[in-house]
Amino acid sequence: MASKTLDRRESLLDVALHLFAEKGYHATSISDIIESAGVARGTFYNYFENKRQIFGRLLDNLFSDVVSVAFPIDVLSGEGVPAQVQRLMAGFCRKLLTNLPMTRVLLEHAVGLDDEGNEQLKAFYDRVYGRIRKAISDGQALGIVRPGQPSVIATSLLGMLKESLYQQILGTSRVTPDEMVEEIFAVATCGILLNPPGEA
Amino acid sequence: MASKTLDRRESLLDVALHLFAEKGYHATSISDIIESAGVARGTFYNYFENKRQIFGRLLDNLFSDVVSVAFPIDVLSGEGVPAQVQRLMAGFCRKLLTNLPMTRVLLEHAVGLDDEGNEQLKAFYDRVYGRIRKAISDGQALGIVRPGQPSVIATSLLGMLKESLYQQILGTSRVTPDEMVEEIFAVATCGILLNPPGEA
Amino acid sequence: MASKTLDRRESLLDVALHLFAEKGYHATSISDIIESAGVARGTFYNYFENKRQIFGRLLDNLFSDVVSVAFPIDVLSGEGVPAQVQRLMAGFCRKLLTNLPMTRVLLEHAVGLDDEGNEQLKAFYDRVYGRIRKAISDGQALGIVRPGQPSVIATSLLGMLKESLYQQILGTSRVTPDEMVEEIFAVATCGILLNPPGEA
Amino acid sequence: MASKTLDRRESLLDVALHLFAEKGYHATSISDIIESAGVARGTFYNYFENKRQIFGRLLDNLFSDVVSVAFPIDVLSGEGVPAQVQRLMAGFCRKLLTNLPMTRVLLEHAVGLDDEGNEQLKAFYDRVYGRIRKAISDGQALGIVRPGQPSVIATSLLGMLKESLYQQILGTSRVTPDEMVEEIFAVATCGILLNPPGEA
DNA sequence: AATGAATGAGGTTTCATTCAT
DNA sequence: TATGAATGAAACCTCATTCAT
Repeated sequence: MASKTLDRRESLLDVALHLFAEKGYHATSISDIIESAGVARGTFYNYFENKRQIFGRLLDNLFSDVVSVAFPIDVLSGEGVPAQVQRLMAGFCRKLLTNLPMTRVLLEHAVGLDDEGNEQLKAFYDRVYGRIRKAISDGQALGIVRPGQPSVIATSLLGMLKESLYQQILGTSRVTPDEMVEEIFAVATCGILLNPPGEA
Repeated sequence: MASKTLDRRESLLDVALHLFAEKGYHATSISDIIESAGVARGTFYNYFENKRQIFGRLLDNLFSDVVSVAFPIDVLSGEGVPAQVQRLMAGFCRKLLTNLPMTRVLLEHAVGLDDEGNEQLKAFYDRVYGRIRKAISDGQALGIVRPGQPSVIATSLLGMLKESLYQQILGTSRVTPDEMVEEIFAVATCGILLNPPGEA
Repeated sequence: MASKTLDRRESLLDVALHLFAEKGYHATSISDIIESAGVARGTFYNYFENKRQIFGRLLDNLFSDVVSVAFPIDVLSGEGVPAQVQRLMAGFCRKLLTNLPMTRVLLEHAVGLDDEGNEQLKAFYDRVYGRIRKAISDGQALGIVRPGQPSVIATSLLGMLKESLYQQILGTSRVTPDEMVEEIFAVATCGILLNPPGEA
Repeated sequence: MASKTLDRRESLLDVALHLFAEKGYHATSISDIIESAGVARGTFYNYFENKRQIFGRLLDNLFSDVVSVAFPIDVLSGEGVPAQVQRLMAGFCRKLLTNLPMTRVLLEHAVGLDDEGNEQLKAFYDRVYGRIRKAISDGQALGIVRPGQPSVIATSLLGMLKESLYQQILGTSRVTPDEMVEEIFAVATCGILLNPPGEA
């Protein structure tokens, strides 16, 4: 019974994910959700207070899900820090490219939805950026990463990834995840110039 | 007389820009727009067919406006290609950071609005990416830019900028445009590693 | 429960009949309907897709209702065919004159409403005329009815009835249904001339 | 100049006739009319007070136009009264079948429009029926027409014609005007029975 | 007389949410 | 818990009419 209840909630969230991803928040009606879920109208309101709430909960789930692929960089590991970072980025990309509804909700439909949604996004990015900045600071301390404002470096890195994913959603770009990550990583590590102004 | 008419349309577009930026497309009603513009309901429909259309027109204007700050890179100029690129990026950032409503509409509210909006965005990004890719290819031919898929490099570059601007909108980051561009440019040109893997 | 639901739909149709009859299709607003029915706005749209649809459904009902008074002429009956026909005509007239809203909708407000309405009317009249023509053909075969195009004869017969009803609606004429039918029947059967050109 | 003004008014009435005939009163907008007439919006209101008025004026014109084909029956003429009546009916039918927009407005769109329109129609029919009733009374006095209520006989006669015309508009019937009139006249004069009950 | 931009009342329809069963 | 009929605020859009030029 408890599990049945759980199933209902999960089922509604799952259905909502796909609908929101496909049509966006506003174009998705409660009717769409309950029809897809095979549930009565009133039942929906037994599990969620309102339409906005199920979107919020869904977003929370997606955030957790994305963050869950992260792993701590181990400086002492034989793999090498850059390789670990590349593996991390590849993990995110694989996650998001194999779960496109998730990606569409995160990159398209959660953006600018309302103040509450912006807060949620901000909180999420704060967490993510906190980790990245920490990694960069550590890298700088270890002499691996060039000096510079960690926050801007972090934004640059994440921006590369997000934009690549977004262009894939828009259908502009068609690259395999691994190709994508490899190239991005190359730009991120070495930059785009053949002969950088240099420290000579 | 002609100018009065022009003013009405412009005035509606201007008012719409600010409202859409502030509240988003869906939360902005025709009533909001006509109240802010001090215009009767019917007048709105003399200038635009419906709410969706004014948003589309507005988007077109913003696209033109953004693109208008671009200038062609002159390889023969004494300024040097990288410096010109940095100037270009700075131009975009200044444009967008001094016109935040525009930025919010472009980065928040036009994203994932509907299929038509996505097409519009795609067309815009196709143009932008075309130019950037061309610049990168040229740079590679000139031996300035490292080899690599121009499209991914282009995406990375634009992604850095867009994400930086977006984080400023979210209020996560507070950096001056020039600082921002300088750091981004550093990452873009040299990468983030102190000692890149090298070309050995 | 089922009956309650049924009641709502019926109630809306009933209220709509009277309003449409009184004011016509265009002058009757949804607000008029729901106020008269004592129902919320949304409730209307639970039962009908839009204003045009309830009118269409109403028309269907009226058609069935009118047609339901028809009965097949029995040639072998002792009553005699002409008497049966007169009884049939009297049935229609009584139906329509004791249900004036129905008559007004059929003869005033469904006429020329739009293409869809014209199709509906045409289909109705096709059915009705089919029956009348059949009766006339049969009558001709039996040697009761004079030769002549059944379709024109049918039109003449129905036209007499319709115009009489319509003039009653307009308030031009005040005759009892039975008087009316008797006179019409006389004209229909014998014509208006005292000494017809004749078969002498 | 006076003639130009006249032309404008005529032109608007003419355009309105065709539009009202095609689409009906409500589906025809002032925009439709002024576009078709090639006239500015304000100009329309220089010639007519409002939309309802132009329809009323148009209706008046149509009434006059229809009535104008009537001619007085001459009892002393060598042609014979029945022949004259048939010629009268044929005149009406030809008029209406060669001017279908007129017919559609009269039979479809003026019907049940509003109270004012009904009054106008009633007044028109009162005039028409007055003449027909007079003719019938005269015919009865002359021993040509069978006894019976002139009003019902008149209604029957006009009903036959109107319904025939209406079915032609609906597209149900395809007969030439002369065929039509001949058959109707036959029914009207002799009735539909081969052996009328007789006066025994 | 001619113009056409401006008006705003009024209509239709949608859809998130409630609540009695 | 599950149901789904009922609700009504709120949105969009139309179009006859006005009036300053």
